[in-house]
Amino acid sequence: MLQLKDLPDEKVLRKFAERYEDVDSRSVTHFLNILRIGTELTESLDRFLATHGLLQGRWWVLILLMREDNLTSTPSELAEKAGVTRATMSGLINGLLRDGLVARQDDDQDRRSYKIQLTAAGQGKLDLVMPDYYARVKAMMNAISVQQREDLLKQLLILKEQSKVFD
Amino acid sequence: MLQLKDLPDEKVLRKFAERYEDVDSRSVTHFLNILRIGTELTESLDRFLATHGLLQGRWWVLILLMREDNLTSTPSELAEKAGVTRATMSGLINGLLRDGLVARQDDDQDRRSYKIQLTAAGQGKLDLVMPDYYARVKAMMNAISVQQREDLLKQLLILKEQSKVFD
DNA sequence: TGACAATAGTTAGCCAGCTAACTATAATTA
DNA sequence: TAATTATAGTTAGCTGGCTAACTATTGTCA
Repeated sequence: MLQLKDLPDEKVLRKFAERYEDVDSRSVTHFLNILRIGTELTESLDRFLATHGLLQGRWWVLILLMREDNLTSTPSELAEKAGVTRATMSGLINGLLRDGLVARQDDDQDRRSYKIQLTAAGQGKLDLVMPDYYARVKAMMNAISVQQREDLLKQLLILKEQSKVFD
Repeated sequence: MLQLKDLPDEKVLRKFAERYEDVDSRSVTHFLNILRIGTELTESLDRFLATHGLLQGRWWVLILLMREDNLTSTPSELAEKAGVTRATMSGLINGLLRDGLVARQDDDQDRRSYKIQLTAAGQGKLDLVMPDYYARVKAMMNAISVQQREDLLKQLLILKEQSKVFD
């Protein structure tokens, strides 16, 4: 992602403002900083998950499976719930199968399809990761009050709504 | 990224809370929502750039080149300023070379290295994209006041600082 | 000077996203 | 029932991140 370490200096700002007249450099700076911090928060989570040998995509699949009563779902359902394409889910499932965190069971009702089930190893991985994850999220979010968090989210939601100006 | 369309229902929350005792579900929800909105804002920008045949990585390289007095830099410098590895910059540069947006000039002082220069086509692409980009960012950010934006950034920065709890 | 260390860039292979094209199977409908 | 359409999953090839290992060249210093 964009590296805001390298903020434009005066000379650069003038150069861009000359060429592109209507630059509101304050709004651009705000926008880029918001994007950057969002990315950094995601990267923090990724680094944490990596210490447990997981990455966001696979971790989320395990969580989706744990939500199910029988710890079981299908690739299509998982793709839909994770918000990725079926092609991407194919790759995620393959990785998890290789690591033994999920198992595959053929569906004898529908031979196009199959079921994916969280294995004991997969559940064990979550049992290691999740308490740690919850504790850290709690510690992090407690840095600001609940009221402040809700204000923060409110403003972010407004921006998200407005982001349709990019369409 | 995580799909918060699929927020856990009551039953699921109870299941997770039973297994993992110390869950502060409010802070988790807040955290995930912040991550999600950050991702969505980035995706908005990506979709906008895509309409101009660009993606974030390549667009940023063009901007970095335009910042330079002679519109010229080296792969290493660009990698450093863009905050990616030299390997990644190799790929970005190859794409831009293929599209004719940058050109390559051998360095006769140092035969390991070469210079990358923004071409007229590259500058032309920026001249199309940037005014549009600036106008949209301005429209978007004007949805909330400058004061609110600065409060927002302040809170986000606190969270970013705190995100070291994940290390 | 000659060996070693540092630097510039590339390549291979991994992750994870995408689209488009494909196979196999199921479901619908003429 | 037979043909068509829809669905489930995979594959290939693109983007753009990464690390690790590699080549080529330059710089240093014994």
